[in-house]
Amino acid sequence: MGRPDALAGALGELPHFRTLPPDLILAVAATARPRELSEGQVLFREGDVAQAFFAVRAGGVKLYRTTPDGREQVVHNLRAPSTFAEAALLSFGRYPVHAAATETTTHLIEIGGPRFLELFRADDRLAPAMVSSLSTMLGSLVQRVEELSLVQAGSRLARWMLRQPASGDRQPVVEFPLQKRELAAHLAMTPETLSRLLRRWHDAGWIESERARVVLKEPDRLLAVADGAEG
Amino acid sequence: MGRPDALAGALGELPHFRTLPPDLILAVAATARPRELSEGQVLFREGDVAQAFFAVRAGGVKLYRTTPDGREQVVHNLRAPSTFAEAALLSFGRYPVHAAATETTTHLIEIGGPRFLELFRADDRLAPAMVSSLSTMLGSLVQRVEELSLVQAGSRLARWMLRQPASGDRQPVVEFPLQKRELAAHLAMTPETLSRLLRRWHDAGWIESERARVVLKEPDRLLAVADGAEG
DNA sequence: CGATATGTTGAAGTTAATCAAATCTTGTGG
DNA sequence: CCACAAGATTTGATTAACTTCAACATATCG
Repeated sequence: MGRPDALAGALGELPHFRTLPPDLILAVAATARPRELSEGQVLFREGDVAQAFFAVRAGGVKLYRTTPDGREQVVHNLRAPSTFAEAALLSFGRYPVHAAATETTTHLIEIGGPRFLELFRADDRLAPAMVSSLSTMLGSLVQRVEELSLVQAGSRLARWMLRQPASGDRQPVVEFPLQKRELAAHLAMTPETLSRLLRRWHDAGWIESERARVVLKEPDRLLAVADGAEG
Repeated sequence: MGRPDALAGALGELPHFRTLPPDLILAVAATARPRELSEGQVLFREGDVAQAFFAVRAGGVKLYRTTPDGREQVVHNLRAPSTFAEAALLSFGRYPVHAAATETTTHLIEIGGPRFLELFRADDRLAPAMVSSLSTMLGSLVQRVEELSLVQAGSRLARWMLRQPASGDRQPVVEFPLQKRELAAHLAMTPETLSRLLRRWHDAGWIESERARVVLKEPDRLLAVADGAEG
């Protein structure tokens, strides 16, 4: 059976499962199956009974709610390698948010079902991995709360950019993993505001921006803006 | 020994420990000790090595960061019964935020130390309780992100008020568990804006507000505001 | 009862949302 | 490969919301 082995390999790449013994990873893989999503495709909806949690192998996923007037609030954006919806499966019983793919080719692993829950109860070595997964999600939500607590739009954007993985040290290069539309939603601002901020900083010579690629020419300035200086 | 028994009783009142067998609760209690804090007293600081997590028995605790210019960002406010800092102890190793009491008489239980970690490793029945604790914290942070994603200050306040535990059904009565100063910080607005919002809704006859006690006379209006209507 | 901190109110200035339109991209069919 | 349609991004003008600063009122605590 090549399937489970391939899945086991993929699971082994996840930070929280890396440390698990091979036999356990195989056992988990036996409860898993791959899922392929196209951009915008909905994985689950708020209120659905949670029967699995998910790992992101490639692409991206957003977790969001929709307000009565149809606007969507992005709770979290995820990219590989990461997992989500553990708490829904293990504690809540239902998904508290919607989930949808944000990229054309999004590969997930669905882990769950009765067999997983059985395994979780039976094999004690699994719980620490789930604790670790939950902790990671918790940590990123704490950062997200901090981010959103910043009153000024410029501060939120600057902070977000500085936290992105970047190549280059003195002049980090950041690649937007999201459309600007989605990034704006993530940062609780309008696309117009996002555009104007980038323009302003470009004109000031602080960044060099082309498409989804931004060179931070003066990271120190941005740091100051993130900390509340006017930008 | 009355001490551990008293602590065990207190632990048994926590939602996540309620279901644990008595002998395990006693074992956990043996790793715990009570902590009393006065208002404003700091429990731990960001970056401290995490040697314990905590349960709130009475009073209140805020988790927060401080920005370089000295302002504090409240990540979360907690009241009894709840627990916090599990992830710091079990995963991060350090506290990612500051913690301080927000009420004059704040009673906590400190649970941790080498003996707790040993117990956590040795007794498999403990992990599910920790998963459950983490999930709860995660759920409230998701709500917090949603709350903060709302662009309008009025929406944030309305939503917050509607989520508070309230007595009375048609006309819920909400008691502010925080000073207005702290509440404003929690909602990422200035105290002035908070004051003006309450004034406006009072004048419109939607609420009746005296001190820390607010009667929601027209919850439907507030619900509309929370959903983006102008208020 | 006075001192200090907390909450309220007013006026002015700034920021960012909204509305509207132009420009640039991207994907598709011819 | 090009032209076109649909969607995304940018830009401009306007408006509304919120912060800031300052002064005043009210609570709280010794």
